[in-house]
Amino acid sequence: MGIAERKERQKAELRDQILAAARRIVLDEGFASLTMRKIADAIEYSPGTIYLYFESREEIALQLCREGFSVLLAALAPAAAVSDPVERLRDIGRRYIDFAMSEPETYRLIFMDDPKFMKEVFGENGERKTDDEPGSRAYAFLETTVGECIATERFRQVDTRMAAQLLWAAMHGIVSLKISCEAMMEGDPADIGAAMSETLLHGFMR
Amino acid sequence: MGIAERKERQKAELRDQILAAARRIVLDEGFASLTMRKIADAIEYSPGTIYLYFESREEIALQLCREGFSVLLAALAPAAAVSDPVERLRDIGRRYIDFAMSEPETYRLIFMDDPKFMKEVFGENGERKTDDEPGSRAYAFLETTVGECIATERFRQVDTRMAAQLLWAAMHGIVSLKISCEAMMEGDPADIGAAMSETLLHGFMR
DNA sequence: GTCTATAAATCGATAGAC
DNA sequence: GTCTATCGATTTATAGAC
Repeated sequence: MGIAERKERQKAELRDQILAAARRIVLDEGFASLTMRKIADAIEYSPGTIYLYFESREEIALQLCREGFSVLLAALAPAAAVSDPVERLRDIGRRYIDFAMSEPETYRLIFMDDPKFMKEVFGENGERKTDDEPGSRAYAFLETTVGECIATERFRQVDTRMAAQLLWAAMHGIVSLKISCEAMMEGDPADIGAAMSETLLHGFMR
Repeated sequence: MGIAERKERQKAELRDQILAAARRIVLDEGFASLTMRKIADAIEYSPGTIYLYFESREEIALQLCREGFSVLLAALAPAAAVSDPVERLRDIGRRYIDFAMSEPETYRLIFMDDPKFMKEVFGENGERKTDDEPGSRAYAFLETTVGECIATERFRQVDTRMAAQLLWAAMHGIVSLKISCEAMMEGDPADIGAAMSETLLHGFMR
């Protein structure tokens, strides 16, 4: 509650403004269009000022990725309320596709652009980041649900990790093709996602 | 076989050299690193010369996409020798993943970078390019095989187009995550692809 | 803390000499 | 047809005045 604290607060505020502006630009025009100058224009500061809050453009991009994963995790979270694990898997799929199609450029930044960002946020070479990271938690949520499905014995004896990977990859395939290659995915991604869920679930079941 | 023809030939040769150099660069460093200067260095001509053979960098990228699709089509083609349609689907999946993982940067250029390229080569908004385009032919090959599977009555009565889309999207999901997000796909993409094929096929079957 | 000004390094594409 | 030279625009990032 002193002067130092106020300064802290103000500093954090401008940092947030910078991130918000950057998010807006990525959302609207994609990551390739994210430049320090555009951010500076948006927040009505000079470009140089941004460097007092972020070391580089890359650090901003990294932070956007982290936040993107948080938003994804938050988007998936309500599925936890679905008690039946198989039904919950369907719900997760729906929510995943919803998220991707509502923020395609954020999705692209995280999952389709430079592998560097993903590595930093999710981990690499099998050794993932701490389980606290939103990315790890989102994946863990999926894997746990798959485990529950297997435990109910409605699924065949499939490998939990493999099954979770297949589900994630399949959903990712739909939205990423829809994003970068629209002509190849005909129809509403929600419908395609539903069909994918049904087919995979049917494939996993006894 | 006159002087004019020799000039034609030589012109085509340098054009091919330019494309070959560009392909090499994309293969090694990715599309973002493809610059006119790098191409010029590689072919040992000045940057300006390239513009006598190609209108712009974009035209070169477009041509690389077209060739990429041709390579993909050629990679899938041997699967036609497999008589059993279900087994042929498995083979197509294997070959698709082989192609993507052997030329990840080409794959990225076609399927994961700028949607513009894909549009130009594959078509957009449902209305696809002429059926002669390698992209269309690759997709048609898959769809035809799916149709044959349904005709054998070993598949449930699923929509042919939808089933083909699911298969493509699922395989694309695996390789594209492996390319831009390696930590999320643990294990050999060939193994994951095999598991995906089995699960989807099982899901499609009665 | 913020700004102005600018460095330093790209890049795509072009003009004009030869 | 090719090269040299360069335009013009862009970028990230920094230096120094205030």
